[in-house]
Amino acid sequence: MVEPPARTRRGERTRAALIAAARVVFEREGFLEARVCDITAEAGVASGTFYTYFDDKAQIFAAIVEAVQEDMLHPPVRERVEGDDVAAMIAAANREYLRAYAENARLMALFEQVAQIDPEFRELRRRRGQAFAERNAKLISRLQREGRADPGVDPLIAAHALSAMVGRTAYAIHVMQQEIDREALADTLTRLWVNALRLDSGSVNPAPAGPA
Amino acid sequence: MVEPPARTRRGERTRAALIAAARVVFEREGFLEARVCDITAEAGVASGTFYTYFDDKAQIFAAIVEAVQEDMLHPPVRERVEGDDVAAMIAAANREYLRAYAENARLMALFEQVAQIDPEFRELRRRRGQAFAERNAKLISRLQREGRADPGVDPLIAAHALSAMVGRTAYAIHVMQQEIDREALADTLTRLWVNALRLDSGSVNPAPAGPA
Amino acid sequence: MVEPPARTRRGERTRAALIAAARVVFEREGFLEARVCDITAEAGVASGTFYTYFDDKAQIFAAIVEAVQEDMLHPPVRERVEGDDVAAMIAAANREYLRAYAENARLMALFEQVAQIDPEFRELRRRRGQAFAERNAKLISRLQREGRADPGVDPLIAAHALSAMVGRTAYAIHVMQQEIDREALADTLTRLWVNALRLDSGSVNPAPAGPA
Amino acid sequence: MVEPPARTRRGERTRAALIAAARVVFEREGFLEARVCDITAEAGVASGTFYTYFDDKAQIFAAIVEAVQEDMLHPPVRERVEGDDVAAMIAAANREYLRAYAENARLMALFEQVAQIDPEFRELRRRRGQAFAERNAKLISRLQREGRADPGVDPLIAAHALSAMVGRTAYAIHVMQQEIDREALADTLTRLWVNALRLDSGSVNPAPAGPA
DNA sequence: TATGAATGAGGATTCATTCAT
DNA sequence: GATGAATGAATCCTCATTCAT
Repeated sequence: MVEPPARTRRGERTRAALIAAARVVFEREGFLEARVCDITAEAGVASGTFYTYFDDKAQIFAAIVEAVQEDMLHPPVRERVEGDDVAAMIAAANREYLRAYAENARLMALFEQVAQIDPEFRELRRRRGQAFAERNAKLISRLQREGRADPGVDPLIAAHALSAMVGRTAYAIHVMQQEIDREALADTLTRLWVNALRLDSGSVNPAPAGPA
Repeated sequence: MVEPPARTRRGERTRAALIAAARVVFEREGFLEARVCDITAEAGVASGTFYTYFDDKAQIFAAIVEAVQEDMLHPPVRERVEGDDVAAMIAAANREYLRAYAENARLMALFEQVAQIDPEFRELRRRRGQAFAERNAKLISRLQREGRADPGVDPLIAAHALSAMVGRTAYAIHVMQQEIDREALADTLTRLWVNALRLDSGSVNPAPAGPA
Repeated sequence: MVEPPARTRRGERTRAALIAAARVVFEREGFLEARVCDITAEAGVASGTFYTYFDDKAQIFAAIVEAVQEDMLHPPVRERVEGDDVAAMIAAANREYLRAYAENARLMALFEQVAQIDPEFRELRRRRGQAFAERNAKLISRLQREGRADPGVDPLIAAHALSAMVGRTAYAIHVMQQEIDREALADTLTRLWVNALRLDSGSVNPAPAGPA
Repeated sequence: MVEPPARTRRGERTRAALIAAARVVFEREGFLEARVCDITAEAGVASGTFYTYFDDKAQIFAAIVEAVQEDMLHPPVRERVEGDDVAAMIAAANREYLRAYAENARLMALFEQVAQIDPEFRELRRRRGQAFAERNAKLISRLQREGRADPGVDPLIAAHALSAMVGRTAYAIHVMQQEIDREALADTLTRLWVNALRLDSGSVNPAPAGPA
């Protein structure tokens, strides 16, 4: 039973309060430890009120995911890369991703956790990863056809692998708090990526080219 | 409290039966769903017997991890790489890793899950990753000093990132069942790795070989 | 954690029903034998309801103690002793005490039992006894200064000892069912008390009465 | 099933070890908390061995009681009171009792506890108290007939009450650790006792009698 | 006799969810 | 819509006791 979109203004407010409270509680307690009554307590409503809007913990979690996705999929454009400088594009994408990750680290950890716990969320995430990889695989394919990327790598696998590299490293740094210089992170990830595909790296770290 | 080593042969048998049963149950039900009584039922012993050997679910899981680690850390030597051919070494390591992963896919998924659920296991895994990365970082440093690897990457970050790439891709393939040609997997991962460090073919960073 | 005062009338009723049921069950089964589910069954509520109001058996027992204390500390005034006739005062106090004891014999036995089982209740009882003895010790001291009580007894020890005498004898009679004529009990206890302090009849320590 | 008296020398040793261990464990943990396996562990035998000698915790406790009673009922004679000086007799008895109590305080607390828990022990103790009181009642009766004790007290009640006074005060002092000067204790208890019966107190605390 | 592994009954407790007010 | 008391299913875990070795 999906909740009917709240009809009244009061209902809308209550629903929003529950979502906000749920995010607080989930980030504080983790998905498993969080109890419905923690959420209602945090929201300042009676426990029964929860069920006016959601069927269970998973459903309110989905609502949070949806809200955040809205944010993370349409980030305010912060960098614009001109032309066809792939390396710069990758660098920009990585910087943007790592910034967003850092800002939402607790939530990202939560996504990881829930994906491990709830098969529905696992599938959701798998599909997102797949879609993303397919887009990137197309890019890689084109670059290979244009002779600008190593033709020896399988585009889809490479797309998955490089996404995994960035995503998992971000996870390790922020969530598992591996001690790593965060300054160097974006640069090195980008360089690894560019190298991995044998893109012309000239523009990322301009070689000490030309004569002095 | 760690379980005292069983003193009799019978006890040893029962303990082993419990561990085997636990593995079956965990793989079938997942860590969260598994109940202690599922394990004892599977092992064919009374429920109380469990507590003769383990304090709780987490502890028997740790025993499983330990047993598997024994297996995965001392794999039968399958490939031997001669000399200082780093690319071949990496290729061999990747092949070996992916093979082991494939053989223990369900268990590896379980490890991921439990690491998400139990902070102690999370920490355990973090430390293992850290140790592994540090070893690889040393290798990368050496190669950089020898002019055989891209000096532009941070060794420790690269080590983490490349491990993450391989580990997470293996996870995606086997556990999340991304549809990817498993044949091409090892080759592409190795190539990405080698490229990422600019190790290959002597052309990028020509070994300080022959005369100038 | 102390239970929050029930907020609704219904809650108040349920809580009271649980306390009443607990008293019945405790008196019937004893503290150790009583199970939480006996109490809820007696109260006619679901087992989980217990935990809405109490953390455990000990806490509901404390609530009973409190309720009874309310009763025993503010007894309806039955006897009023005029002036400074200490012997009459003691007699009245003893009669009142023994009457209350008889009326709550089962519960008093329960208090003894729980004090033996739960350190918190033991301490509670110890403190009550100490406070009571200190009050009586002051009285005895005064009487000694006035030459109306044997100066050879230590006031505090005597206060403890005489309380113990009355309290323990009441216990023996009612709880352990020693076969003793209950009529004579109050008289003899009072006489022992008065004698013990040499208060009586003015003959032992003649009040500083008439002219020398 | 009562244990057959152990037949072999080894058996006798094991049984004694169990009793000694039980006393240690009971004093350390209390009767309720003590587990059979604690006792066997303390005795250094296997848990099953317990049942070769005892049916359960209560039975080994009974064995301890028996052993101690042996000690406390036939104390080495430390004071001998000549003639018919009742007050001196009482003083000696009290001193002896308090000394024994102090020496076995933990065990006495245990007896109290178990009497509250196990009806059989409660009855046992009741009977002992009754027998003791009856003996004392006879003494009091005789003294009354001889005009040496207050005829206004009921002999049996007084016997119970005065025993209760001494016993319970000892309990309070040693077990509940009321803060009381232990030096004054025996003197005051004896004086209260003597006073209570209006015995001639001359010999206990010699009155500053006759002219100098 | 001694061992110690195995047994399994038994009760506490949590918390998602319902529903009368 | 909101409330919050009531529900009760579902597992965990202990430990006295047995019995094969």
